[in-house]
Amino acid sequence: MVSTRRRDVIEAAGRLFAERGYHGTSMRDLGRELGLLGSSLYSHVESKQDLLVEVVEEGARLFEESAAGALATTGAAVDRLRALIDGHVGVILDNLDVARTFLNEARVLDPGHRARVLGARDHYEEAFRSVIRQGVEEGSFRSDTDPKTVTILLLSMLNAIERWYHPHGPLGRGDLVERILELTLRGIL
Amino acid sequence: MVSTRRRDVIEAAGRLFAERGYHGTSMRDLGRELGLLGSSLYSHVESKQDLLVEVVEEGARLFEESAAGALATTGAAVDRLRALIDGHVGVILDNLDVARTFLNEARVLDPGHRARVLGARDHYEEAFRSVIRQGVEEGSFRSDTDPKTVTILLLSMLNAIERWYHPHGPLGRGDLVERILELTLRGIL
DNA sequence: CCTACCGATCGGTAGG
DNA sequence: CCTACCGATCGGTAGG
Repeated sequence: MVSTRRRDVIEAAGRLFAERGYHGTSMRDLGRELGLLGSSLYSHVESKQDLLVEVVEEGARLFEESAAGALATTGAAVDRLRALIDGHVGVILDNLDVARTFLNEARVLDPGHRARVLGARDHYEEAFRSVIRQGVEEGSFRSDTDPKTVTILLLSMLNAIERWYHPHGPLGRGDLVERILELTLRGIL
Repeated sequence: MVSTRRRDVIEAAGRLFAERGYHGTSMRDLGRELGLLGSSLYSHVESKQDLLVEVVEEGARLFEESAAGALATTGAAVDRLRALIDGHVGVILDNLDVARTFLNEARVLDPGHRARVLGARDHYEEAFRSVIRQGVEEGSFRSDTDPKTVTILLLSMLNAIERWYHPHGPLGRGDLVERILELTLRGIL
């Protein structure tokens, strides 16, 4: 059983790590966020690093689950690619702080945890590569498409959403998915 | 006249800020990098913030000059867009530390400098939007192209290069420009 | 969860 | 550019 209070601490940590970065957040900052002293946090967590591990691993899990769900669908590559994109956008928009910490602060992890996260990230990217390969084999995607490069470029667009998207802006969530899919599929020519 | 030593300090600061972030770099770390004590740095710079300002403003200047050069060309929108993309890739690959610090650490700037950098960034993006608008007006780009969204997505791909590109990897610099241009123009369908 | 700390490190300064 | 510092803040602990 994980206490509610511990969950609260991890959630607030994700918020501050996302906003100011790991090194820009002190345990006293985090305590203030929760209405207690920095030293009191050690009743709930072992260390500051421990908090980062919890947040980043949650991010890794969310993305992994999203990819697994999308890959479980059968159908044309375009539809499976849409499912992957839709899932990725969903994870970011529904878990903004966790996603931002996962994307920007994983490098601060100790070597062991960092290696694990990099492995998970590579496994996640493989989901995109495999669906793009499927499209090429089906003949629905251009035959000179390089799955590796396209995956990196597509994920570049998806991951950057964290940096500019405003939930109350002109672009709805569904629009966003369609714009990215359309640019990737048809281009602007 | 700016002393060579001051240039050295700023350059080393860019390297460490890019690698570990502003808050992850101490003045003593920076001194060690240059073979002197942290306190000795204050003969060359006023403060740690001052160093960040220098690096980020240099980044802003490099991008701005690149855009100005690309906009100075006349011709079809496709060619001008290629010039913009080529310039952006060039700035990142030739000034990796400065570009990374500009892209990731500008948020740490004091409000005044941060506002200036955000303004410069918006002006830079306007170069992309205007060329895309030109393409739509020419009829060479799809009429339902939204310059604003396409610019953000394109710059997402370009800015992320800093995160994954290896100069000695399989993808040459020219290849990289062509892949991004091709995906943006034609898509993979 | 607070009180009362700890040693280490932070950005920065005075004086040479 | 170093010596010798400064006060402030850091992550973390013992004991209640």
